Amino acid sequence: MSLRYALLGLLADEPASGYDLTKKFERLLQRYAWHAQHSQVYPELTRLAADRLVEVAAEGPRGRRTYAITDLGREDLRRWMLNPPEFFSVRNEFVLRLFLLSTLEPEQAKALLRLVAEANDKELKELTDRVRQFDANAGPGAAPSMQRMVAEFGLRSFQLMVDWARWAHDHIDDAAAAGKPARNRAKRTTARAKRPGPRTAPAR
Amino acid sequence: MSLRYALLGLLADEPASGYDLTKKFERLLQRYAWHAQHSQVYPELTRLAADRLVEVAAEGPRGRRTYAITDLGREDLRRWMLNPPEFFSVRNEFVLRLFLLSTLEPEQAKALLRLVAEANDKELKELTDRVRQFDANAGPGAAPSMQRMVAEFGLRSFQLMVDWARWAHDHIDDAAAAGKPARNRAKRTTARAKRPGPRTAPAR
DNA sequence: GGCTCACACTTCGAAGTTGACATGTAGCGT
DNA sequence: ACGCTACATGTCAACTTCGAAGTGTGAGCC
Repeated sequence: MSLRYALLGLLADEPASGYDLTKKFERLLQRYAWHAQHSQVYPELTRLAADRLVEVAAEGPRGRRTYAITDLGREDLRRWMLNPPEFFSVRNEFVLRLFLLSTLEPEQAKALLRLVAEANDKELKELTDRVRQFDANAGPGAAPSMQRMVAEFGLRSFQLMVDWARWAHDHIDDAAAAGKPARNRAKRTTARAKRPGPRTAPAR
Repeated sequence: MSLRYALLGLLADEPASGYDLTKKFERLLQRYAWHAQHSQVYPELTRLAADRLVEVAAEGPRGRRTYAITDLGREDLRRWMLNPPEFFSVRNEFVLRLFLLSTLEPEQAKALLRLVAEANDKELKELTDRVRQFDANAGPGAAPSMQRMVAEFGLRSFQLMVDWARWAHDHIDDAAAAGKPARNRAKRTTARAKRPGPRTAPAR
C-alpha cells in the first residue's frame, strides 16, 4: 500500500500528472524512501481514481492528465499517516552489503569502505550546496520549511555514512581476524599509523 | 538477487538450515537491511543448491537439512560484493512517512515526531546496552569486530533519528506555515538556536 | 522542413514478496 | 502417557515490482 500513499502524499502537496509524479519520485523519494517507475505509477493512479481518492483535474497537450487529490483522498492519507505500524518494512541493499562485509578479505572490505565514504561525501557536498542556496533564498532567520527539514535529514544521513565508513575503514585491520577463525593474527601487531581520521565537523 | 546473496552471505559465516536462516533474518537483517520469510527462504535454498552455490552438509532430526556454502558460492558472493551498483535500491516506509509529514497539521506532525523520537530512543538504549555487554566481553582496548562495526552503524543511525526528530519537532511550528500558503509568517524572526543539535559525540 | 529531445502514457511477461494453509516431529515438563 | 512448544519444511494464490518494448506529441533549433 505504500506506493499508493506515496502518490497520495505527493498529490496532497499539489496536483500533478503521472509523468510529474514519476519525476518527483526520482528527485525526492528514490534515494531514501521509495522507488517507483512510471510503469507502476500510471496504473496506480488509475486505481486511485477508481477509488475516488484522486480525480483528473485537467487535461493537457500530449494526452497529459493532471490529477488532484480529493477530500476522500486526504482523509485516507491522514488515516494512514496517523496509524503507523509497529514495525516498518525496510529494505536497503546498501546496509545488507555492510552486514556482509565480513565475508570479504580485509583489504577488499577497506577498498569498498573507501568507495562508500567517497560516494557519500560527494552526495553530501552536492546536497550541502543545494541547501545553502535554498537557505540563502529563504533569507536568514527564516524558519526551516518541511522541505528543508527533510533535506536536513539527508544531510545528516550522508554525514553519518561518511563518518562511519571512515571510522570502520580505520579499524578494519584489527577486525579482520576477529570475524572467524583467527587466520593470520598476531603477526599483525605492526604499526597502525592511526590516521587522524579527518573527523569532519558536524554538518553545518 | 539480494535475497540470494543475503543467504549466501549468512552461509559464508557458518552452515545453517532454512529454519536457522529465517531466524537470522529476523534477528539480524529484518530491521535495517532486508526481510524474508521462510516461504521465500526454502525455495531459494533449493535454487542455490541447484546452482551448486550451496550444498547440503548434513541432515538432522526433523527433516532438517543443514546447508553449507561451496567454493563456487563464495566466489559468486565475492563477485557480487565487489561489484556494487551505482545506486542501491532503498525502500523505507518510515522515511517515506517523514517525507509526507508536511501533509499533516502541525500539531499532528509534532505528535508523530515525538513518537519517532521516543521509539528510536528506546531502540538506541537497548542497542547501547547490548553493545556495552559485547564490548565488556571483548575486553577493553580490543579492536572492534565487524559485528561491532555494524552495531556502531545502528547506534549512530538511531542517534540520528532521535536528534533529527527532536530538532524537527522544535522547529515545526514555523515550518507549518511554510508548506503551502504563508499563513502566519514574519512574526517568527526569533533567534534560531543552535542548529546542529546535540551532535552527540561519536560513540567511542 | 527536418531533427532532436523532453514530454506523456500503455502494456505485459518475468521476478520477487506476502500471508495463509498445510504437515509433521523431537524434546521437555508433569 | 499427555500436552505443549519449538523445530522444520512445503506450497500456492494474490499482489507488487521490475524491465523492456511500444506509441505518439509538442517545442525549440538550425
